[in-house]
Amino acid sequence: MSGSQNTSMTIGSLAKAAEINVETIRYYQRLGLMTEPEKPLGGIRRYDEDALARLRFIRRARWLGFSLEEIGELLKLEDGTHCDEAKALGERKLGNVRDKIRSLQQIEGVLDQLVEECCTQKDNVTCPLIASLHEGFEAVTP
Amino acid sequence: MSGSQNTSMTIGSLAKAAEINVETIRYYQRLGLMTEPEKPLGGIRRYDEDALARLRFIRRARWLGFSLEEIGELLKLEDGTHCDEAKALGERKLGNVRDKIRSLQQIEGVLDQLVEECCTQKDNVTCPLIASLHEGFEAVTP
DNA sequence: CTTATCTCCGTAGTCGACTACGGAGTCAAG
DNA sequence: CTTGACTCCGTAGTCGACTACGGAGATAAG
Repeated sequence: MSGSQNTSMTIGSLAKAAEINVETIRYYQRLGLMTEPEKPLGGIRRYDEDALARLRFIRRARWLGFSLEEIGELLKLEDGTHCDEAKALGERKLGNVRDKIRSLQQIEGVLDQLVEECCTQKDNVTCPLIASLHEGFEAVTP
Repeated sequence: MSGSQNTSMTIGSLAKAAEINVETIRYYQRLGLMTEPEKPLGGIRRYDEDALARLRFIRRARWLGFSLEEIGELLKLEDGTHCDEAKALGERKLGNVRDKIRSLQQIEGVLDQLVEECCTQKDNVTCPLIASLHEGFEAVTP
């Protein structure tokens, strides 16, 4: 919705915009995560905002520990897969994502407490990180 | 705090308990993520619950997309690093974790909506995944 | 028209994180 | 005291995810 003029980039400017190596984009194309746009008669391919959004999504998802294969599945959800199939997949992925959130929140809690208490306590040499981990850490999936 | 009898395992049973390959444990030891316990005079090393908790933590953190190097830093927080140093590190890591949580929550929201709406809408062929991504996805770090 | 800077595409190399191998030593059960 | 399963330890191989290379063609600026 917001104003964008530069629909249509070369792979180079796309790479710069997404902060991803050109070679990596080409690698993703080979894997089928990105589609190669048509090449105009021995010319140079052009990319649009969708390609950019997709790349950013991939980058973010990688950062969150999803494999390229899993990311492929996530992306299939927005490409016209058959609906019920997509729904099932989406639900699985959603569970996955929620597990990760829960795990991260546990780590967050522990870290937060750690930072709080860190310099307050003097006698307890071992910080309470692992101790806390013992308790709350059997619940979630990995 | 809870009752545990089997303090003292061999590397094999430790591996089984943590659901991690023996070789992987040895690899972590080489990297310094796990310490090798003393070997009793040409005998066999023994591991305790702490080692197990540590391994589980590593596994979980890996699953959440942290590199072994980052995990090393997280673990340093509970080994007696100097406090202010640890605190700074902890705060950085905390920010990191919170970014991940936020990212995952965005994905969660999008996936959730997707699953909801998936079979309801008929005319809109492209599911709203990427569309939503466009909007909310500039905020967080990766 | 030239020159610099891309793009294209295939192939090869790197890096992090494992995973396997193999031979010598250890231990527990029978 | 043997046998089978396991440990120890060094080295080597694999796999996923990039990253680099190099030569031929395209395009834009001067």
